Amino acid sequence: MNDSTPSPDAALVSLAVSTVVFALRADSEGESASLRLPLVRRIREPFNGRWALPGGPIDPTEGIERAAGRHLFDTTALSPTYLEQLYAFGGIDRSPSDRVVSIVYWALVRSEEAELAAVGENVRWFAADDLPPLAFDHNAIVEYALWRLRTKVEYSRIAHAFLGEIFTLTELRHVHEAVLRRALDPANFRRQMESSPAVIATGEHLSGGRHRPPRLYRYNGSVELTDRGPLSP
Amino acid sequence: MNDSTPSPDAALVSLAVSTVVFALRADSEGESASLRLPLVRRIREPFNGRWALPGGPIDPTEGIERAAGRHLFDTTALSPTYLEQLYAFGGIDRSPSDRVVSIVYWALVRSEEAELAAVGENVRWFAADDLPPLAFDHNAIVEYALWRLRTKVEYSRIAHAFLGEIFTLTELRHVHEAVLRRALDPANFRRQMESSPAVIATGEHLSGGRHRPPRLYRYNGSVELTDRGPLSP
DNA sequence: CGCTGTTAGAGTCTAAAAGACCCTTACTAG
DNA sequence: CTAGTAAGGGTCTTTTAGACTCTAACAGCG
Repeated sequence: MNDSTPSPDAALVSLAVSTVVFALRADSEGESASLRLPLVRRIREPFNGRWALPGGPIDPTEGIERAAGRHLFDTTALSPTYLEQLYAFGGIDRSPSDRVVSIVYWALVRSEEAELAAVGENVRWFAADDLPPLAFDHNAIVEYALWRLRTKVEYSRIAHAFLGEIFTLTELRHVHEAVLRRALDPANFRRQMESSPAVIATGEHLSGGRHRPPRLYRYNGSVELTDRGPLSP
Repeated sequence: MNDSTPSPDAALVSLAVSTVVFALRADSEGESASLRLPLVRRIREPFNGRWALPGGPIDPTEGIERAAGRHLFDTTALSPTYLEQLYAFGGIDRSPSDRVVSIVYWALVRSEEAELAAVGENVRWFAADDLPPLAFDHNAIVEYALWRLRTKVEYSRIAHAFLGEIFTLTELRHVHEAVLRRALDPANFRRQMESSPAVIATGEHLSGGRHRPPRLYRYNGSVELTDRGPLSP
């Protein structure tokens, strides 16, 4: 009747985690970057051979967020800079065979990090808005994760998770533009960022460029990232 | 390595649902309404005797949202007008005995509905911001649900879930005021609501009051409720 | 009947924010 | 030195939130 009432049927519902990982990667030859995500090819039924989100079962000795990170690292060698719970999917007909409840996370990785990701026969990157038919309900899950990313980038400071510690405002703007798929006015973007306490000018400049050297910024670690869930530090 | 990979350990992690239910109830004698929620007294270890959120295990034949609604109805006889997933809690030390992952929902019920709720020795209503120490991590869960409600009432149309089909703008404003715990300017509130497509004047007036008869409004069912999760209609 | 108290609801003014657009600055490449 | 280009400062307009004011429409009461 309440939490922690183990029932004999519990074993009939299996519990898994999956992660939607976004990275910003330059289109081949094209200038602008676009959102890409790594998928894993399934090597067993159901959906044998189809691409799916990285994930797997939860170990009884680890928290679910750790489980998501572990499966992600095991299959793709990625360790994201941002990881947040997305949703728990528990429809009865998600899987044609057994009953699976999936707790899905979404994550952001830096571009350099994404380069290092294991890629092979069974792991590949896909453009986030042009996916093949995936296993289970994973297409819908990616859609929802995309919606969350696009909504959240407008009011939260998550965009910096795509970048390194230090960045220019133009780089940050390019991240926003790639996520939102529209151009932003450089002057207004600058004004907004500088009025926010989340972004701090380091005082340094980036030298070596072809043009006027831009200021370098870093994120203010003491600014709370709203809505990281109830368990945030 | 992926979804639906049943492992022998799966049975060691049990899966449950719980629900944070909010209703708006008038304080005894006091004028203003306040947020209240029903809790259930635990009748077994761990936390025997403590109050906890209504919930229970997931039946393999039902979806998780249905499971939440079913447990809620079984213990409190409530059927909410609004039900949305809140978060999945899966820390390893949530329960001192076994390992439980809880998928928690939050719900809103109308005041009349709340009156009908089963109340007894083991089911009681508590003021949402003045709770006793609850079982498990349920205090933190309620805190998070309160935060979500207060955040969401500002940009979504969920407030009407506390009211009936037809309501006056003053009633709707009282709901917002109770949730946000601050007074709102009647004129500005009216302007905001009338500029939004979510609220529609019926043309009718509420007669029989002591003063100028207020207009009656209803919610526009065709307006999407944003962020009801990926599985919304 | 008209006065009064009270709530409904319209209107005004200001401050803050978002967006469109322009202009100056500072570098590199030739 | 000049041209090209991105950085970054500024202005103007539109939109929006909020504080505040004023009129409308009832019931109850003398």
